[in-house]
Amino acid sequence: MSVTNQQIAAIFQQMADILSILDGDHFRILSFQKSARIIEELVDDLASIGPDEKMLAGIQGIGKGTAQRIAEFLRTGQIKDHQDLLAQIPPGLPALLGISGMGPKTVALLWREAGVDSIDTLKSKLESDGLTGIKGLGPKKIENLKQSLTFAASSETKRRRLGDALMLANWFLTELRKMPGVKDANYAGSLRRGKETIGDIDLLVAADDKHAQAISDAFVKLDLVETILAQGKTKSSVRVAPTAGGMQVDLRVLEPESYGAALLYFTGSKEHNVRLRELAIKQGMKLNEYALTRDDKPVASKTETDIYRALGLDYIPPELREDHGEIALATEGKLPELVRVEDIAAELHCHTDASDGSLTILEMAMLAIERGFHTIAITDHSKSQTVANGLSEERLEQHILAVREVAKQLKGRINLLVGSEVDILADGKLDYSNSLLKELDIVVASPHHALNQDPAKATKRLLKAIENPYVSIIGHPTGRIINRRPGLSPDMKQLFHAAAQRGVALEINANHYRLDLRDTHARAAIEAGVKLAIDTDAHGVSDFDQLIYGVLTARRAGATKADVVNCMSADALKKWIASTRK
DNA sequence: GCCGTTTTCGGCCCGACTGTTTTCAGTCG
Repeated sequence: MSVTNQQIAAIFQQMADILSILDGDHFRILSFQKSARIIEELVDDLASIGPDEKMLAGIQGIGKGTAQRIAEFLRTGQIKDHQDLLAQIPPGLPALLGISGMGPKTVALLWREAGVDSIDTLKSKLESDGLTGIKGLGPKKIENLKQSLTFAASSETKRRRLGDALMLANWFLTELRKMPGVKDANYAGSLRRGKETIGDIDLLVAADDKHAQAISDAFVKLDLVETILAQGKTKSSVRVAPTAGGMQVDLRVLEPESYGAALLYFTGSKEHNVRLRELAIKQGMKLNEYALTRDDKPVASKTETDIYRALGLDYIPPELREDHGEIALATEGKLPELVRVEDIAAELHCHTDASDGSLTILEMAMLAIERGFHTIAITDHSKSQTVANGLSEERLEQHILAVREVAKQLKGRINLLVGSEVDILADGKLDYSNSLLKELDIVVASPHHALNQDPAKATKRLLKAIENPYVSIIGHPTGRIINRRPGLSPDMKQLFHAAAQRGVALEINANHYRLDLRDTHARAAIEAGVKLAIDTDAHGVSDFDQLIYGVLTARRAGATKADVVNCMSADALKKWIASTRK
């Protein structure tokens, strides 16, 4: 039996859910939730660590109790405390917590007073008016529950991809900035932290108090708004039309004086905020969304930098605010200088109309020149990718000549490399022979099919590709598509070790459907000494704009310029590519 | 349940909005 971290995390989350319905100790519930989060974000496979309680308890945030329970699960396949909790409630009850407006107290109330034990019984009770007359449950609450259920059934509850959320947020910001009295406007939340998926969009506006009501009123009347979920003077919540993605968008209006404190607060993460507030308390201060104060007198509030400084910290970029050790680094002045979009000077993975792209070789090169890049590598698909019009050996030979010809025309305005995104076949062999790969300037090797093979096979497959003497970059190493398919789950530690040894770079594919490597894997890769490549995998004109998503992911991983091969000078890049080909 | 540069015990972040209440609990972020 192979156990995934996700499965174990789900058990701790469920223990937290059941405890909350049973009105258990609040901090114990928080602790289970925290354990679930830590386990889910862990790069190491718990199953491969094994039931070693000392090792497990060494993980930050995992204590003795949780370590014991994980070990118990690894040994026996279940956890007694979990089974005991399950026995105390109907199995369909925890799912009710997923409905907006249903917290643990309401779930417990409906269960005890009306026999609601699942989403289905809740549905039928609502339809037959079986919930009227329950104390604490008025007609408005019942109406809201009906609406929440309709929404939950419409499958619009999934977290949205980063790119979709960013576009929507920018639309709202443009509208808000036009409104009278708006001095500043930003998005906050997980979007500002650059997470790969976004639950809902948090918007902040700086405006004097006298304008707040008018701004909130105008916000809920904007074109894309379909439903108003809440509306106050300084805080409003809406849902946009399904055609615009159906996301929830929250707006907070704040005095300019409090804007930095609010930005800090609403950017989160929650865990980062808790740490900051603890730090404030230790120093005799208090932090909330309005200000950092001492004895109720403001110490700092206008900018985030002011507040961090007053706490004795360097400014922490939003992408690092996940309580992954960034506060300790900021205390010591050791935060990494994160890579920026403007540091990227080369595109090493893109497609032309020779395979499944829409632009010619020349058009692609011109786009890269416009961006100020010194190098672009043309990497069309290999022959197995028949659906993507992958190049046969003969066509690749011609393609090489065609790229060289365009390079001549460009007269050194950019280094135009000819390469291939060669398929890593299911057994780890590449889709072209080594003698053909040798003719290319650069080889990106990527998995495209057999993406649900078992982890051991996937590990072998990718290790074999890394060992190929002509491969410089492993493209989208897992092949996952966000919200659609999980992709391969190889032993990442082994891949990182091999890639670091051989000097091969692993890609962060910047396409917001992929973001592969994901943030946590990229972080572990850097720690293992692996170089990253941030590439857009461009197929058309607008795809270069996806670079930001790849850079955000790299920043979440703590990547600096030195970690990313696309940031090298033209000469250094040339040397690096040569060093990977032996 | 977790944790320790005041602590191995006693803390553990904070506020807005809603709905159902006569002063506050629940939910959410």
